[in-house]
Order: sequence, then structure tokens, then C-alpha cells
Amino acid sequence: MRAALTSAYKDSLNDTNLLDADYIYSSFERPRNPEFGDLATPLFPYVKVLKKAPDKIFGEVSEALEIPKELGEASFAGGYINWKLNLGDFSKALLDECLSSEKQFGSSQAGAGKRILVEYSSPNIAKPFGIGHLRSTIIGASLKRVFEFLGHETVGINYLGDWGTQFGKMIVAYRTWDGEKAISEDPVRGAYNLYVRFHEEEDSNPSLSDQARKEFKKLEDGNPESVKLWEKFKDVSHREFQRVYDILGVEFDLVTSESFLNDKMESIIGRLTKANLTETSRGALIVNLEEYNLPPALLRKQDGATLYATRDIAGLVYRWNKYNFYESLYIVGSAQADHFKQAFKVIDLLESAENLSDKERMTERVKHIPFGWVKFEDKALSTRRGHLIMLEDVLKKAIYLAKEKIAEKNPDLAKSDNVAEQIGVGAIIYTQLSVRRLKDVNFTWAAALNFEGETGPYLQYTHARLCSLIRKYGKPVPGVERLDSELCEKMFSDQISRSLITTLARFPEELAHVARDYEPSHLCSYLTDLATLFNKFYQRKNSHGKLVRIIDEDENLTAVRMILVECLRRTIERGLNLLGLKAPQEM
RNA sequence: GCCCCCGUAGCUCAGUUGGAUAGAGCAGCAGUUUCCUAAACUGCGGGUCGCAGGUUCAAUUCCUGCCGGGGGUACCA
Repeated sequence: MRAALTSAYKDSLNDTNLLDADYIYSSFERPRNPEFGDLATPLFPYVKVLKKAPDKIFGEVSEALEIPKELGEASFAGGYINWKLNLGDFSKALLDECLSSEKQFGSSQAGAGKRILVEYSSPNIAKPFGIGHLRSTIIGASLKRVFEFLGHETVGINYLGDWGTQFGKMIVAYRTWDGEKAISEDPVRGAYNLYVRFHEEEDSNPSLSDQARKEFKKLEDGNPESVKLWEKFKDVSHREFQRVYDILGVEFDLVTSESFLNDKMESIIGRLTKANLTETSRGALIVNLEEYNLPPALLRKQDGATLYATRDIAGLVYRWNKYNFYESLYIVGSAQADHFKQAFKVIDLLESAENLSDKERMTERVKHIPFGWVKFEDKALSTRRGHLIMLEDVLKKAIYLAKEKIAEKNPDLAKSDNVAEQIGVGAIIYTQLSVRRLKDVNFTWAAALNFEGETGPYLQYTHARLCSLIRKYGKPVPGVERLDSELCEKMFSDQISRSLITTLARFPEELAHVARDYEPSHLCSYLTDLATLFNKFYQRKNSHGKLVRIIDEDENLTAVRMILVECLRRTIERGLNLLGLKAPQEM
């Protein structure tokens, strides 16, 4: 819409010498109240320059402008020029693009040739998949889809935590408390109980920690018995994770793990040492980062074993060499912000020390995308202490509730089990995505299982309603040849309709914001706005309080409305899919 | 101590890379269905945008300090 207005006014504005067209173009904003107009230009910056009051400036501008009537009109209020476009041409062009264009509405090629790696989910082996892992999984999967839609090549990476001292702990626990029995009875919960018990007893029995460290060292040295146990833990976890990903509809291009990097750490440690960046401190091999106000990056512990940071640094180098990415994103909780700062700084120092060219450097391309905690009923979730909610339980409960709701609202629905799953899962996903990344979210059953108001099911319901209209119409949705400017102008003359079409037009812009901020919540807000406007449109009444139907006797107008319905349906479906929700046709 | 994040209506949150009278949902109350799906829509009530300064024509938005909550701070990940 900005582009439409700009191209229309650009030439005439250049002649006025009052406002330069570039300013107009860059300062368009949405009026707070849509009744003011479709776009607004604040005049305040000119008050000082021109030493004139805003209304005087507007007077001169409007005289100089000669606004063609068929374009629309400009009015002045509160220091702004409010532009009210004639939406005939605009809406016709928009609906035409949305309905017939070869590329999907909202998609773009802006990201062509820019490969983006997205690491998300990344659960730890030998721990159950809790509600806390959900956020990384959902945010990452959604960002990946959005980038792809914007033309990027993406590589979704699941980096499993399958290495580290925790496995020493697991092995000790397994041997001490008859792990074989526990795991054969219930693989997931059995392993989990061992883990929790270890941490409980560790407090009163510090020798357990020493044992665990020794066991991990044995594992790292390749002790066959240790490796065998470790593989058992991995196997159990893999199966559980896959079940959850199937329910969530989440996929990865690459499933890798910390242990994969085991043989890739020596070379990076060698490079760092050669670059004179390492030192020995308190028996450990470190990169000192004091100068950058960061704790040292530990590469090797006293006993020679490697750490998380060592593997992440090795992973950075490995991925850079293999993928030569435009960007590499790590969707990991904000608690690990310092860890990533350290790892990235080490890379930065190494690249500087080795005098790499800008093209060879990845420093500017690697980003930690942090997110806040998931708390449960106001308590932090801690796997170690057993405060954990199994994601599968949550999903099952949501699906069950959706099933009940369908039985109440639409008992004859075909494939209702399938739809119930889509709705239940959709509700849970939406609760995680609708809040800005960095905020903590407090998981409450009441909010997660609510299907009314600003929720996933609300969007799905709106989609189903749109589908229902198309079914009721009984004919194929009319083609673009049924669109003409005059009809469209009539169609979008009232305020709700205007807001609806101008909001629909914003879809590409909103996706760009999601990508810019790495923030799927923008898309949630946008889709909720769009759905709300449609629901108002759907239920608007004339001055006699009578419902204005979408399908009525006026065939031509109905044709345009049905095109709008189909465009809205596609956009909401597309938006839902980008978020990771299904868009059922009936519910 | 130092560093990072958060602080908007009773609750949960939006707030367009500074802009007009700060908006939704939930909860509460009152309505709307001769049914294009009421999982919706309409109306009502509800706010010192944590506090204090600063920058600016303009600050919920940027800067500084403080308060409150959370997190991190070398051999866990």
C-alpha cells in the first residue's frame, strides 16, 4: 500500500518543495484509528524546519498536490496528513495477486542464495522431553518455515545432548539402583527417575559426583561397557523424541549430536593453541576472555575431558566448513547467553588471529536466538529436581479436551479424532508462540487448554468458517475476471471491509518482521487481527440490525466476496502452517 | 560484586526499528442465533505504561540511575 501511494504521489510531491518524497515514503505509518485513513504522514518534523504550524503546512501541501480524485483523498488531523485511498484498484490488484499469482501470496525470493542454519529442539538424551523443550522446538521449526517461505535455503538441525558428565551420572545411577529393571519396566520414566534420584542423593553423598566424573572419563576413553550403556540410553530417548516430533509435526534436515563432534575437537584445540589463544589455568585448558568481561571458555577439564563449550566451538567450525551459511541460528534458552557469547568470542579471536578475510569469517553470521523460561504454575521447571511435565501428557490432555468440545459442538464431524488432535496440538503450540520470545511463559493448564479468545483454535475455527462458506457457495470460487475496480470499490467502502483488506495486504510485511526479529509471535498477533476482522465482517449488521450475508442475491458482489473469502482462507491457512498448526476444514 | 533478560488493566499479553485519545484476550456484567459453524459477535466497567531524571517538536518505545522478579557468573549442559 505504501508502494501504491508512493508511486502515485511521488512526482507531484517533488514539485512542491515542501515535503520531499523520500520523507513521505519513509514515514508512512498506520493511523492509530483506522477511521482516520489508511496511511498517515506525521508533519511534526517540518514544524521546526519550515517554522510553520502543521495545519499550515498541510494547507500548502494539499494545494500543491492536486490529488486525483480516483486515487483518494488526503485530510488533516492532529498534525498528520491522513491518506484515504480509493481502494478499488488497490483491492483488485491485491485479490488478483493473492488468487492467481504463481508465487504464493506473501512468499518472496528475498532470501535466495542465503542459506540459513537453524538449530532447535536439541533435547538431552536420558532426560524426558519436557514442556521446557517445547519452546525451542516450536520457535525454531516456525522460523525455519518462515525463512524457507522467504526464499532462503534452510537446514534444520537437531543437536542432541548425548555427551558429557551427565552420562557418568546416569551410569552410576544405573549401576547403583538397578537401572536395568527400572528401564525395562518403563524406559522413559525409568531413566528419568534414575536421573532425579542421583541429584537428590548427590547433595548428601558427594562421592557420587566423583564417581560420575570418573565414569564419564571412562566413557570418553571408549570403555566398551560404558559405551554399551550409553547406547542404551540413547536408544530409549530417540524413540521417545520421535514420538513427540510426530505429534508436533516437526522435522529436521539433520539430526546430529555432541558425540558426533568427539573426533573434531582436537583440530580446533590445535588451531586455538597455535594461534596462541589458549592457556593453562588451575589445571584446565582455557581461552581467557577477561578482557571481554566474560568468564574463560573451558576447553579441557583438569582430568583432560572436554566440555560442552569445546564441542560447541568445534561444531561452529564444522558447520561453517560444511555449509558456508549466510546465518547460523541457535534457538536456545536465555540462560545460555553467556555460553554463546564465549563460544562466538573464541571464534572471533581465532579468525582475527588467523587473519581470515571477511568472506572466510563466520563471526557476524552466528547468532544465539534466546528465549525465556517456561514455568509451570509459577514454579521453574527443573529436570534435576523432578519438576517436570511430560510434553506428551500435556498434548494428550489437550487432544482429549478438543475431543470433548467436538462432541459438544459438532458431534457428526467426520474424522473427528484427527481434527481433535489438530486442535489440541494447535492450542499448545499457539500458547508457546504467541508470547514474545524473551518473556518467560507461565504454563497453566487453564490457559493451555482454553480454546476461546486469542488462541490457536480461534484461528482454526475462523479457517473452518471460511471453508464452510466456500462449501455453502456450492460453486468453484470465481476467477479474477470477476474482479473490477468499481465492484471492489463498492465492496470495500465500509470501515470493517476496508480494515479487512488493508490488513490482508500486510501479510508479506508481517512475515518480513518475523524474519527480521526472529519472532514468530508477530505472526500470531497478525493472524489473530486478521481473523478477528473477518469474524466482525462475517457478523456485521446493517442499520436495521439485520445480518449482512456474504452469499446473497447480488451475484457480482457475492463473487467478489467469495474471492476475498478464498484469499483470507489461504492466508490464514498459510500463516497457521508457518506457525506449525494445521488448518482443518471443519471442526 | 559484575553481566544479561523481564516489569503495560484483577489475570495473561500486544503495542508498527519515537508519533494522534495506550489496545486485545481471559475473568465479571448485559445482549445477539427464523441458525452462510455462537470455538463467534456487540456493549459496559477496568491503566500514575515499576520509580526518578535526561535526549526530542514528540518517550510505553532511546539513554542514565534506582526498585522489584528471573537468569548467568571455570571444570554441568
